[in-house]
Amino acid sequence: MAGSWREIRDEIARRIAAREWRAGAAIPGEAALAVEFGAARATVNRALQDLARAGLVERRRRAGSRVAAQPVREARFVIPLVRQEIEAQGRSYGYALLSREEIAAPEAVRARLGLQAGAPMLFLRCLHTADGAPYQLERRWISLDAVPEARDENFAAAGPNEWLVENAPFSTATFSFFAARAGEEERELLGLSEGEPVFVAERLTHIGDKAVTLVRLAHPSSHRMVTRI
Amino acid sequence: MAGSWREIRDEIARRIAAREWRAGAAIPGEAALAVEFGAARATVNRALQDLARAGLVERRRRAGSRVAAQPVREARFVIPLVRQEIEAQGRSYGYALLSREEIAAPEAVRARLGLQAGAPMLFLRCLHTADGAPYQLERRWISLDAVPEARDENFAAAGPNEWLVENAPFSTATFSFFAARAGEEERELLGLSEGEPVFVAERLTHIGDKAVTLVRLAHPSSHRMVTRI
DNA sequence: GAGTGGTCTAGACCACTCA
DNA sequence: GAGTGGTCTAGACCACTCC
Repeated sequence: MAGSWREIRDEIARRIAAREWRAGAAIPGEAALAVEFGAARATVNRALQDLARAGLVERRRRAGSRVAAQPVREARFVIPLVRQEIEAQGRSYGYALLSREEIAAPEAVRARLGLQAGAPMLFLRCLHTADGAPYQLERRWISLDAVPEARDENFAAAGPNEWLVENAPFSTATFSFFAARAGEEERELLGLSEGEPVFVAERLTHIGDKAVTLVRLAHPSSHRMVTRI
Repeated sequence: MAGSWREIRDEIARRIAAREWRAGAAIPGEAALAVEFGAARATVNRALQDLARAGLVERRRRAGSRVAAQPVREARFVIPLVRQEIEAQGRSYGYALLSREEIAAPEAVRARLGLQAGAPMLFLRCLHTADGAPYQLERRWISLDAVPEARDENFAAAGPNEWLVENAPFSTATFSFFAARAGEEERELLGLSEGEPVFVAERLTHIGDKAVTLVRLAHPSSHRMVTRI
């Protein structure tokens, strides 16, 4: 009889886990569940929407809800600022700007950002450290068409990411994670030996349909990206 | 006055992006927004909850809602079955079981699953291919205490993951992604040359507080894990 | 104590999709 | 056409937190 949507959600999840409701099978309609749980339909609706978001059930108008045949579970990663990521581990964060240049972007970068040839860009190289040890090497391109104010920033004291989140909120971002051989620069700056890989996170950010920034974040192979669902 | 919660959400997101409402600043209360948008408070509530989930606003009772000072954006990754992942790319999926053994787990594995010494486990090695090319090497440990039915499965025709999602629904999973040097077995089976890294996804799965399975999925370094937010 | 968000209800209408 | 989920409303009460 408990009428909280979380309790209803958990009870339905329990029935699915206990296989009282089999994979692919239909679930009673919202109206029927509302009667069973002694709740309003809107409450049952909320519970089911949450389960659908989690991938446990599939819902279609007219067809009703079913237990997902092959639950597409999804993992959620929080994308914190490096500073927060490091300080959350109780380590001390350090930042160094290695270089700052205003130059025409290489063709590959220009194309990925969808910019005209010769579009003005800012190129930054930064090193982020944890307890003094190299943690992340950042190579960043910023479109000065999209964020002209970046021209007046020297980024000496704080990383471009912290400045960007406050000064150029983005609407969409594309993340890409992969493993790569460490390049010479990465070996040197991250203190890696020959043949060691790096874990790379790339992020391409847009505001509306205007590209703002492309960044490549390289970590030593001891880095772990972890999440729980 | 458009009364859809998505429209209200998008309008609020626009004001934040346009910096009409500054980072850290307070947002009008739900009641006020409901009047402004000509909607019910529940509708505004839904819009704001969605923005809070996305990390754009922070909400606290009594204190009200504010624009997040440092938006903690989160990325969501869908964790599909390998088969679906490959077929979604329009490529043809192939599977081969390389080995299947029922043995005592090595200490490192046993400890991570929190099992007693000598607990019975199943160890599988599988290769997943896309258009005939090696795509993923799977090394999997299954706790036979948690899933005794796995003893009767030979896993010759389909991978253990497909069998497990249908036969051992899990409650929680911990994912871990990192880059590693390819081991000899990985080089050979994934067709890599000396010094090439692999992209590794590890997953540890529990049902309740009982460990079910630990799996290490290694991809060639050409693999990209991509997501959009 | 008081103000804000969190949630529930009952009812209604709509949108989509299947037969 | 009809049945199901999607959403909105108006009103209410509760829970939490700040003063």
